[in-house]
Amino acid sequence: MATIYEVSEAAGVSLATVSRVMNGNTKVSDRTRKKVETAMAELGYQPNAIAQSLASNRTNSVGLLVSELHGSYFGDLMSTVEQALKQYGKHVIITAGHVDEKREHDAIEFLKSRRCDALILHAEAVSDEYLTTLCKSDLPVVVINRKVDGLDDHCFVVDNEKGGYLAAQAAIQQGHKEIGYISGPKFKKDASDRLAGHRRALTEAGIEAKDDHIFEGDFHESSGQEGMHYLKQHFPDITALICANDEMASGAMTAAREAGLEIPQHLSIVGFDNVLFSRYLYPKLTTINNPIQSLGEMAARWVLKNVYDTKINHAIEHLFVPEVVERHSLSKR
Amino acid sequence: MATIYEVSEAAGVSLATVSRVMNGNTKVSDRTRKKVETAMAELGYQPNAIAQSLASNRTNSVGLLVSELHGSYFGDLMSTVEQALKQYGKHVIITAGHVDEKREHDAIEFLKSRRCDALILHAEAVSDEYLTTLCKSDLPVVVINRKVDGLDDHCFVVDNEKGGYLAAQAAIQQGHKEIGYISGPKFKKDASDRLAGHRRALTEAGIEAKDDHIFEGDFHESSGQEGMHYLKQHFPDITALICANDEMASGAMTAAREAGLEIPQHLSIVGFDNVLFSRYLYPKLTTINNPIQSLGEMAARWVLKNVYDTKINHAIEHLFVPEVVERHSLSKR
DNA sequence: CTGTTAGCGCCTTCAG
DNA sequence: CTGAAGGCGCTAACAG
Repeated sequence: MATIYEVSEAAGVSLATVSRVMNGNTKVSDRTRKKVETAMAELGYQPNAIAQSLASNRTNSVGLLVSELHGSYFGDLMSTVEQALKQYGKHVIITAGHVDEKREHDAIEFLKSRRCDALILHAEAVSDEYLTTLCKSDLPVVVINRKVDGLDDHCFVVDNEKGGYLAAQAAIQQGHKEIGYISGPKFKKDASDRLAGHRRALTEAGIEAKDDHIFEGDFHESSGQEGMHYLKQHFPDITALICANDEMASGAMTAAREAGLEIPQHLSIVGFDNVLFSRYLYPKLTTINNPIQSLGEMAARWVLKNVYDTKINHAIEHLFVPEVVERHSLSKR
Repeated sequence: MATIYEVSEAAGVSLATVSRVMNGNTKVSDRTRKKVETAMAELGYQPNAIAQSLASNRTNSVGLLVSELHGSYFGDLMSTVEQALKQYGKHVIITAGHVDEKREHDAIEFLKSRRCDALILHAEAVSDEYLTTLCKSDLPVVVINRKVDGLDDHCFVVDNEKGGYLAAQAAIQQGHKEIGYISGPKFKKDASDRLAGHRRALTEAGIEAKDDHIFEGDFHESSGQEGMHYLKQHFPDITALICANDEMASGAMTAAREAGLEIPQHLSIVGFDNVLFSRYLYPKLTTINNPIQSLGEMAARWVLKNVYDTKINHAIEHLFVPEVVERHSLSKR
């Protein structure tokens, strides 16, 4: 690995000059620039990013914390953030927190230790206080899909309550009155918000929101199956089932079919998130669009603008409103 | 951000001693260790990984190149590799090459510039020569899902030819004789290997492998639909359709259903990869397991063993054999 | 426009 | 067991 020093020798200039042609901030005469460039090419020189970072206190990389590295939801998020930043020569360092307080904490500390220029966090397990402290430090931090009081400027969220409302409203508009609901873990903010919206829609429509029509799942496919079994057994009158995410909706569809129910003829199903595979399902899943990509893009823009002083002429929005994606799993009662 | 120097002052010891308690290589008396540790705690000291890397010439991070950051295939790969390495305190730096020669090349250069201790590459677009040169350099490199002549020790591959063979064989065993095939882009090695296996199975079974029963797709869902349309229109006698990956199988299923064909009653379909969503499809997709997770885990182990001298008592395998995953989209003719 | 000179924060011999 | 000192490869004033 050639170093900057060897390049300077080969080019017959000082080490600082080489640095200058690399960074292009300062003016360098064309002749010396040429000399340096050919020297670099001959040696196959490649700057050592580590050393650059140490000296400049700038790593040109932003840390991204997600819950998992797999799954379409996070895949879309990572992909969007990476694309947005790469355009400006910035890189992403991705870590997974696995929705575990310690692991999320460790992951964030790791990103800090790597001296990322900024952090984009999809943190689910870590406390509000921790996030608040973090945001107050010198390190620029933004939070995705979680609203922390007092940190509004750093949070990018979707209106989950509204999403829950829209899903229920869609079912109600199709004439459904007996509506089941499979929620996510209630301690999760997004899960409880979606459920709150669901309840509000029912109430506004004059439908009693029965607690026992609500099954608490865990956002995984299997709990969708469990929820379906439970609800069908106890409340066979249910004509529409709303699931707090697409994975559970998929599980519910499978369970329903196994129980001999046709979708949507016998039972309508609505999901949430609109992940990629929701249109692979049969019938194609009617769901609520969760604009995670927009969140990711916004977060990336925020960083570009506030950390890297990139001129971006898009406004930065913090609240995103979900929409109904009409497909084939919801029909008239 | 406290530095090691401040810690040494607070603890009343030398800077070298602090370094020693951090790394734990050398013996340090219990008393001084305690002093240092409390000093570190009080200052909230966090080592600067960048500086550590520069000084030690070791980053404790391995670079991972994938084609995309989204999609279940790469999600599974990233996830597995990360888990395997994290167990030993190593980190992953992920980059995406987007199946584009320049972008893959840039991504690899980026990983090199970040001074990763090793590289795990799922490189599709870059040339064999480039990979060979890379492997010959000091930087440890392994290649996933691609066999490069002369680099066998660095390659972790699945026997795609065998997989293609198995898929065809499965259909043949169910009595199918008119078999359509939607391949991946033929310039891709894995795609052509799968097709070669397909042909061999047909030949061995005494079935003529008709070229016009083969539609060249691009591994995306939409080309599965196109392929289905094409084959159905020109060869309505086909009773089984084999697709070179699950995405295209999904597209084919949709198209088949829109054309009024029931699966598997009217048409059997077999996929390849066994990605997560293949069991979400309806009917659940019969497919060929592509042990990408095993590849990832093996690659990670190779790195742990050869780069980090971790004692791992599993043998390291380089060739993985796919298997048929029987589900519900293939039935007797 | 270019060279000189301090560091960036840490690891690692080498003495003691 | 501990301290002193040099250096990892590069950037960023400061002179010239």
